[in-house]
Amino acid sequence: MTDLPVTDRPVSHTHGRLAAGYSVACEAGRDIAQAGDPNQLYRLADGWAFGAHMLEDGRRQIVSFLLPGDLVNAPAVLGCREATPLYALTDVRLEAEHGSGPTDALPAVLAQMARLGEQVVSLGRRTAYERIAAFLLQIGERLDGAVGGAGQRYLVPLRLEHLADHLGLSVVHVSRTMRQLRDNGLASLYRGEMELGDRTALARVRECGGPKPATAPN
Amino acid sequence: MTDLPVTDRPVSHTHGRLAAGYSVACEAGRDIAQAGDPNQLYRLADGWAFGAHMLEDGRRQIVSFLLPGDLVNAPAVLGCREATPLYALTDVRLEAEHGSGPTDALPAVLAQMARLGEQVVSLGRRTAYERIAAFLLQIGERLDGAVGGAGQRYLVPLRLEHLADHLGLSVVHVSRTMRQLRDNGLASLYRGEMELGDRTALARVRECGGPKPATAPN
DNA sequence: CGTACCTTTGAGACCCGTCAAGAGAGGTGG
DNA sequence: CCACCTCTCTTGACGGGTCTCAAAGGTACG
Repeated sequence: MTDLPVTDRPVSHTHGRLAAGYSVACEAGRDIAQAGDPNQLYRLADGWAFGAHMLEDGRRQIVSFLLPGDLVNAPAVLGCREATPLYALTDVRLEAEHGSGPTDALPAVLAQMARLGEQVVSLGRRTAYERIAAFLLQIGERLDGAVGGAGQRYLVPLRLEHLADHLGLSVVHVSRTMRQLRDNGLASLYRGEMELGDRTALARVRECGGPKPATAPN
Repeated sequence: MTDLPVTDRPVSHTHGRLAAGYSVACEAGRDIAQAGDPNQLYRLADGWAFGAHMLEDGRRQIVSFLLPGDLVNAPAVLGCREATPLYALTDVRLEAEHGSGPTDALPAVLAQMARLGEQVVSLGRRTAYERIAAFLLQIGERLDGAVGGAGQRYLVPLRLEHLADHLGLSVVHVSRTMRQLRDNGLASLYRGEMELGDRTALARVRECGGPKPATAPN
């Protein structure tokens, strides 16, 4: 959970500067491009990314995930500073947003801030079971928003390690807790594929707390 | 930690609408005023406030504190939505920021976002000892920023309960951990007065983790 | 079919939460 | 001025959620 696997390659700027139009960044090199022009907005046209903060002893906290369609701008979209680089989770393609000023980013910034607030609530006051339920539900909603209509199965290129580092848990405990969610028929995540069960039940777990003991209260 | 003591009175709007210029809000009633005009910015001229999110079973998470001089705008300054009301910690005075649009708030919004990111790191990956060190240091820095120069003693109208609900801990454990910080000569907080010791040492605790056992590693 | 990586499971330990009781500080009224 | 009350902080004992260490089971890939 502490070292970056080969698949977590920082977004590259070695493919050349981001030209107006688009740019591809698959692997290597952290996304200096947007740090280079903080006033320019980019859109994550394809792929997933995340911003992470490392403590000196190796602990890692994933502050936020960026999904396809999200606006990307280091200072604006992460709870970020120099210490929070942006990593590509999959191959990634960025497109510049033409003729946009700081103001145009405001809605995206506020949305991101709301998510950070929710994450603070999760990390501060929710159990592992509730955190994972809340997170998977959020991912589902964000993915739905990109297409419209609520789906049931999604492609989610996240490994347990990412959930752990995002939710302040250990990989082992994420595994155990995901098993409970699965046993309760609420959600599963296996090899890049997420499946959501009863949304209402998931939301209830998020807001009221869920029965930790497996298969619901006897 | 779960019910709001009498001193945590939601910011009032019963003293009349916020007129251009200023408005006073001491107690009672949550700050509807700013929700009423989301495009208007206000400045916390005097007093402390905080935004908190409640879970249905009573758990409370204080998302952010607002210090004198901070800009106040419900959607912009908190990781906030309908579920995150703003409470006055002390008597509070708000002043409208004249002739300001959404753009003028952007720097404050970004600063707030950076703080949320730091809080996520604390809640997700830092121990109680580290969290409290990081938090007290942050408060000191924000208070310094308002005057300039680093002080040593500050007036901080926070009780352990507020630290606990902000840092995702129990009041009891905050008490125990503050004792360790005090024993190590790093920081103390007693009846509205905060004292900070060696900032460098505090920052080291925040970044590298501190010796949990009292009085440093033997 | 062997290697590498991820996930799962078990056992034991630790950090932190809960319950409970006691100690100080302020405020109020007699 | 002191008894009494309330609120907050403190301290101890105990339990539980989560972490760490360790090893085994799957799955992909060469």
